[in-house]
Amino acid sequence: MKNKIPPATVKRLPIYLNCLGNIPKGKNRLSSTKLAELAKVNPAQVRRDLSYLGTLGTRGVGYEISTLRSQLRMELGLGQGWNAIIVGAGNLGTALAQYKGFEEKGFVIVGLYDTDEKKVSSKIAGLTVRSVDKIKEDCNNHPVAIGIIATPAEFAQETAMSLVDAGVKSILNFAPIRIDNIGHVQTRNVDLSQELQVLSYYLDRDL
Amino acid sequence: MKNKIPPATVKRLPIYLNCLGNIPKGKNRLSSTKLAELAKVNPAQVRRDLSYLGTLGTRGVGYEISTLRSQLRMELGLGQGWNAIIVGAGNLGTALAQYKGFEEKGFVIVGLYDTDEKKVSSKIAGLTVRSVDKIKEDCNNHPVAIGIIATPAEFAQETAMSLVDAGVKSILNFAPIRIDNIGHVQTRNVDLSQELQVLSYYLDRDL
DNA sequence: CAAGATTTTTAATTTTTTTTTACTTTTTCT
DNA sequence: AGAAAAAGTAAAAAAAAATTAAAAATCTTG
Repeated sequence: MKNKIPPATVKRLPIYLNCLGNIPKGKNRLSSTKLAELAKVNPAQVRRDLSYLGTLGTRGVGYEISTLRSQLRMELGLGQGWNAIIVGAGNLGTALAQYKGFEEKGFVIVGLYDTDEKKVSSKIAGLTVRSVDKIKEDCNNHPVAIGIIATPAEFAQETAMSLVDAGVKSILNFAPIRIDNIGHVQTRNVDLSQELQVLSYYLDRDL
Repeated sequence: MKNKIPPATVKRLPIYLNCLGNIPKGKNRLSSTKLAELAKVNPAQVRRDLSYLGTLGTRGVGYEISTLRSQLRMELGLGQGWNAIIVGAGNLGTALAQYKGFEEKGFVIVGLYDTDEKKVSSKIAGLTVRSVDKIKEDCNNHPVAIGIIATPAEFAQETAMSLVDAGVKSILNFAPIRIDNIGHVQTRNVDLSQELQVLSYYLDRDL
């Protein structure tokens, strides 16, 4: 039953979900046209995209916001509260640990690791920083789905290796170096400068 | 002359560049076949991709590694040098100020601003934090292309306004709230949890 | 209640993008 | 000169994505 959804659609789902968050509480219904407007895409696209998730709308009426939200969350696998650990307790790691967006979307940060002995045992964002040596041990005790890399570039690759070794299911890399999938572990690279590069493209062309 | 390059190709350029880094120093020439092997793609694909950047190879010979490397870097905009300022000197702002990726890609952070009097005048990542009141004045003295918002969500909108007022050409917003284009100022929103959500989709499907 | 308006669903079509194939040109080597 | 190696490129094929349009369901109004 669970058909695969085109990657282009998967990329838009979080956008739709985000748009739903910005709707005033009074409203409880929404048409594809309105959602399209918020998400800045074509209404037909919205309907096509959502129809991949099943029949969630009501013809002649629209989509019920709460249902749509929970369907999107379910489809994105956000219902289950994925565990994540962050490696690197520098500013980026700290910023991520405190980032409200994660918690909101159902990701629970359960650990924060660093190599620096001075940081280990200190408290950041409600978490006690632990030594990176403890990652495997901790993950054995409490399996972790997602490893987030927030280390300097030069340690990213080895961190990825040890995350895989510790048994995480997937990796999100914020370090400015590309990390490819390792075995069966999905890896996604977030390049914070990517959007800047897009801006620069337009700056360069004066658009 | 500057033709647009297909996104699929652009995505492979950093991979090629990366492969070049792994070649022993003795070598100074490389064939598409060899590069294809390293990058794990089809040789014809390599030639097609590289041909978008112009005529960089020599028929019957191959590509000169150093030329290829510098062409790739140029195409990827790694050497352009855009000025940017960051508003918000919290963990995220600090992390961004220190982020090596920006520098590497040719973005120079020239200012860091905050409202907090306790932070103003302190040094972070080699920059002296200044009061947000000074943004306009500073930008008048030294024009700035890009304003980066790293404030809490509730201050993001007003920050955007003052950046526009100060004359920045475009805005990159990291605060977890959507900011639309203001007049002619291009705005781009970065949602740090977006990639995590995509990851979670695939986790859910065990792929 | 019937007619018309609205809105989702879905199949079909069109468009766009990406990849591959096949051919041409250039250079080097024997 | 002839063969081999290699880039460049046009065009075909394939894949992916977006759009259109028609069908079905619901709501509203007279």
